[in-house]
Amino acid sequence: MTANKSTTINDVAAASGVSRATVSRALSGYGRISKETVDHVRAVADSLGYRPNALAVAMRAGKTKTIGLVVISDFTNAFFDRATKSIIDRAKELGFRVLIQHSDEDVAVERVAVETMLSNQVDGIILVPASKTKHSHLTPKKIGGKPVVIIDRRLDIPRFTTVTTGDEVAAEEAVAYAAENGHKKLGFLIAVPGTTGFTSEEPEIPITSVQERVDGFAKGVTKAKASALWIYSEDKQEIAEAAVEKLLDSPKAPTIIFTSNNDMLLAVLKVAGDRGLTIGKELSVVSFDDSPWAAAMVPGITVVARPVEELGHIAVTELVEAIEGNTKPKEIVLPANLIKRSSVANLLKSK
Amino acid sequence: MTANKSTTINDVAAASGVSRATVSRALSGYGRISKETVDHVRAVADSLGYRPNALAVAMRAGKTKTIGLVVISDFTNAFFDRATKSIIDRAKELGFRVLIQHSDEDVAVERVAVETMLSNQVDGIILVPASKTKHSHLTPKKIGGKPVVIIDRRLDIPRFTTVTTGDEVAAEEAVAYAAENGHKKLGFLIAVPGTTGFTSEEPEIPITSVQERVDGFAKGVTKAKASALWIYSEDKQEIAEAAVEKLLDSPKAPTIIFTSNNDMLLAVLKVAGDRGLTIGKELSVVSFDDSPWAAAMVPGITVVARPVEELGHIAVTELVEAIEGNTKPKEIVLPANLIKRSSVANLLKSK
DNA sequence: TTGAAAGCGCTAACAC
DNA sequence: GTGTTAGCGCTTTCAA
Repeated sequence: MTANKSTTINDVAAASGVSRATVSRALSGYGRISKETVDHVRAVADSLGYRPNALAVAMRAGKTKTIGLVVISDFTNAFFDRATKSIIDRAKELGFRVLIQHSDEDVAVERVAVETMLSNQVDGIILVPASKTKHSHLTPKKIGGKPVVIIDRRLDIPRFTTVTTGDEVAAEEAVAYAAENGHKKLGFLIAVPGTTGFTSEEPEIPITSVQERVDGFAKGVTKAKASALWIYSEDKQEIAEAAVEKLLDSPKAPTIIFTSNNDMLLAVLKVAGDRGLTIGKELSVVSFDDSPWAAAMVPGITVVARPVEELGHIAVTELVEAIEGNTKPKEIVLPANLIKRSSVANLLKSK
Repeated sequence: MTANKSTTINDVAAASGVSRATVSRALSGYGRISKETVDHVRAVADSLGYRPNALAVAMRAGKTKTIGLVVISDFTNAFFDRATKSIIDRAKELGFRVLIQHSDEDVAVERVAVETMLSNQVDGIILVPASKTKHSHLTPKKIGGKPVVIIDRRLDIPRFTTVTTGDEVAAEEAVAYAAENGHKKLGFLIAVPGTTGFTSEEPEIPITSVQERVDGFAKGVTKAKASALWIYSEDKQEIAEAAVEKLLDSPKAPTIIFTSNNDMLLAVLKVAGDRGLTIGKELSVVSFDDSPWAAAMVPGITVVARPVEELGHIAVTELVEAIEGNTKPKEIVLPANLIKRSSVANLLKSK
């Protein structure tokens, strides 16, 4: 329990009978210094259990080798948990630590999170912005000129490097696939942060990736000359389930429901289960974002899979590049692709 | 692009015509200082966008208000993602930040992670240890007397406060429940880190919570006078699937399979799906750890649910208490409970 | 009520 | 090849 203060460079210097500067040189291996001194100092440092104080180093160097990650919601989300992991892993490869905060899709929280990051002197920030329009906390002055990489969605200004996925095209493809299977009445259950309850009137969608999915879906529907029902829901299980009920009770009830994320998918599965509708037979479903359970379930869920790990990897790489050199903002779009499993019934064959 | 160095207390002092000391007093609100000076300095600080350098504060204060969290594997795990979130949330409430590293169930990685934490001067550490026996990196000297809270599992030494769940009892209960439903041939698919491939010989189990599940299961089987097959697998989808195949092809093939975590559950679902076995009918399953998808699936999966959020909450509370005062190590065990859904067939009724 | 100065642990320019 | 010294940004005695 002797909470001995950790050993500092001074202790090592004293114990090895040289100056602090020499210790520093020996340990960091720079400057002119005799091999014997190096060996001696290192031995002493080891025996003392010396560990450099990263704070002091950072303070001296003016950089922390730390990346701030501000992610919406939590790790319960099948997309962000994987993104977070890949970001941490890639950061580690490049010698960076990651400080994580989540914004819960709330701009006010995001603002504080960014503040916290900056006050902790992160070298750069990776951000999943809660809103495409509300970014007054991201002016160059506010962020002290620190590099920022935006992922998953876009801001309505092109100031930062952005890494997103081609969801519009993928959504359109997914609809085409549904049409090929004979689906003429489609539904789309869309989680929209900021919405209360659910509605079929299109609300403000503050997230560009969601907007893209909606747009791609709409295009696909038009091309396929199909009919469609849109329903925008709060991202909450019970609400989403009620929304699904409404969808299924509608006179133009869809034979297939698209869901904008995994939470919404779960709502569909739940309601279908309660009603005794077999997925892939009486009701079809396609979701955005793959997950281990969507793949392992029976039936396997057809999804628009996005290259999450790659996205995280690239985001870190770009950010570190921006931290270390000077780079221009880029727009990087990775392809999303449809993984066909068994959750879409073939209506043509069965008739 | 003008990467202006962020404004320091010196800038504020200069701009408001007072000394650094006065600025510090005004901003932190301590000591004797006139109200006007306070207002003036605050106004200037605001207009300059001054933000205290957390590094410098931490260095001066000798504490960082940061907790280090070393978690195994990643956030893909239904247990650790929720634990992580609850830890971050609770830490925030108490004014602490969280630095996260994962060990991938590898003691060597864990060791480095702890080093990193300490070199970043975290005030305390929450750890999910990869091994109950290998903790030479956790001696009081090595961790500089910093408080550590162990979660989810135990070490074989009682040095630290530990927050776990009562898995043995819960496992036994779960078996009893299976027996009540007429299951006489049980299987248990257990993920064991460090194992390669799969085996039915009990290997060294370095994780106490897993050991408890195995023990509880065994007790339950004995009590129920049932027969059982154990299979220990690498925590890898394909391997686990092969293990399930083996289990099902055995002459004493179980009617119900217990799985030690969600990944293993997925393997069972996959194989069952491939073989056309309906869960909750031809094959029953019970898993450890609840998840949104296990609840929403059809059939709903019967699980031993552990109070994850509570566990995280308590771990942080205990750690912060230890950081701020001096507390003695405690052993906290939270109850796990069986959530009955539809994945366990009633063999008595159907006959 | 305010300012001057020291020092947290570290590194690097500059002496010797 | 090694030591001295200054200073990163901050808070807090101690003096005034």
